[in-house]
Amino acid sequence: MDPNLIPFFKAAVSVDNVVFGFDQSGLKVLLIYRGADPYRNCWALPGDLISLDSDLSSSAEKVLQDLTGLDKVYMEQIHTFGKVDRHPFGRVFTVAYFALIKIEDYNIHPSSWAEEAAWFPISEIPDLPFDHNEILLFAKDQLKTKIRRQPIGFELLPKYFTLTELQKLYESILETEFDVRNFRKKILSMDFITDTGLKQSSVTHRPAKLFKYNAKKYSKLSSSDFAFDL
Amino acid sequence: MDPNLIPFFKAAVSVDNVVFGFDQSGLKVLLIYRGADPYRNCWALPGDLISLDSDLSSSAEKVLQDLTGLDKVYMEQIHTFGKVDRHPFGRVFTVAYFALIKIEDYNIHPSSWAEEAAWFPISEIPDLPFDHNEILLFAKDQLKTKIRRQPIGFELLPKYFTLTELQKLYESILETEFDVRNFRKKILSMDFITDTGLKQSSVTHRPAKLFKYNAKKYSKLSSSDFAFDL
DNA sequence: GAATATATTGTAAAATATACAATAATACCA
DNA sequence: TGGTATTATTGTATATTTTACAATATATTC
Repeated sequence: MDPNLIPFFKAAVSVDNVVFGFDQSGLKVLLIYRGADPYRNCWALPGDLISLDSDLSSSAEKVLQDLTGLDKVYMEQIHTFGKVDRHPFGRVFTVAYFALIKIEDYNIHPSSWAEEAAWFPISEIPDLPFDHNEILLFAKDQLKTKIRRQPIGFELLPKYFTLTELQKLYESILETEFDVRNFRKKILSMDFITDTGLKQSSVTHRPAKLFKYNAKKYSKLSSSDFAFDL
Repeated sequence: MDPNLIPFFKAAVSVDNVVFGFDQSGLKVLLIYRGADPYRNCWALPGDLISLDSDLSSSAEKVLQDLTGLDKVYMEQIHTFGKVDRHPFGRVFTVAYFALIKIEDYNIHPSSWAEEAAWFPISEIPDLPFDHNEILLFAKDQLKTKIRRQPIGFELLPKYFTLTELQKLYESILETEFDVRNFRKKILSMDFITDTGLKQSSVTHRPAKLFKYNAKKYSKLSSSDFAFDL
């Protein structure tokens, strides 16, 4: 099909990914050190212009894969940002995604023009180029809203996890604290997790039971008929 | 700034609006009859390609204004759709918005290449061109999710409304029914609406009290610290 | 085996949600 | 004018959920 059938203004389109990770020290965001203009030598969200031969969602995965080596991660579209002057080189619309990954399961391999990649604690994010700070704020808010309604937090935890880890995860994202007993009662009363019978090892105190997430049951639900409601 | 500094693929970008309205017969969506290719002579969502001289959100307002005459309506971005072949004339990314309007307050004036504009009951939407049916589905789901958490339903009602109207609105959007007494208790226990002291007139039965929405209190809240929770 | 460190568990009270039906206010009509 | 039709308004008892709160258990280390 002749692309010139659209006699109209055209713009570049990019994808920016807000990749969240979690470990004992709390919630983290993955940034890359830019080795390309504009904003060369700055930490920024892993994002790039996209080509026109794949669907938007595939492009998002490809951008993340190219810059960080991350593959097959949980991704969700957040919002599209399109201020006229958000990119110094011209009109670029950017579609923001958030991604949730299990830090332990992946090795980050910065490549393409990403010179480095590093996890930054959510509370220590530097000034970022473009409108990336705004995008990050949006992503945090979205994650906060979403995690209260849908069981997506498990994407941030290892396959087997303790209830304490799960609680800390919710507490860092929601920026609040829960009572240990009430949290456990509530989580267990939903059907989301199962006791594996296994226990933590190599800890210097009473080992905790290991749980896993029951993924299967919760596919195919429309977002509006969910009520995780933590 | 020289736009050629971006040596990259470019695409057209459009906006598609899912405009919701509500009256005694239920929830409705505004469609226009296309007087331009592609899909000339079809009912479709009011959407159009955008130019590069305004911010994305302004473009969304402008598209709606140009096609329907609607101005200053509540709009919110939903999602961006970017399948390779979603537009027969080439690569077009479309950013979908939903809009909520008070049907009575506006006259729709189809213009530009929109030959007609009409309200379609949500349950009687025809087959739409492009990926508009998918967009509409997305919008319905988003509205459903959102209205349970944030007091946006009032954008669909006249300035003064009865509790029965409010209940019908929630029932149509959420596709459920509420007990009259419990619904009223719950709504009134939140601080969202005030009894104006006025009553319905010209009805052939006991006139209902008229309420209005307390808009001011609920600005500036981040979406994550809301709990409307109907 | 004592000290240290974290994991695990139950119960009572308060708040919220649910189920359910009788009475009130207006217009219309005989 | 009184009866009928139609929708609006309101309360209470019960079930469920949420909250507040602390003692005991299980492992390691010294």
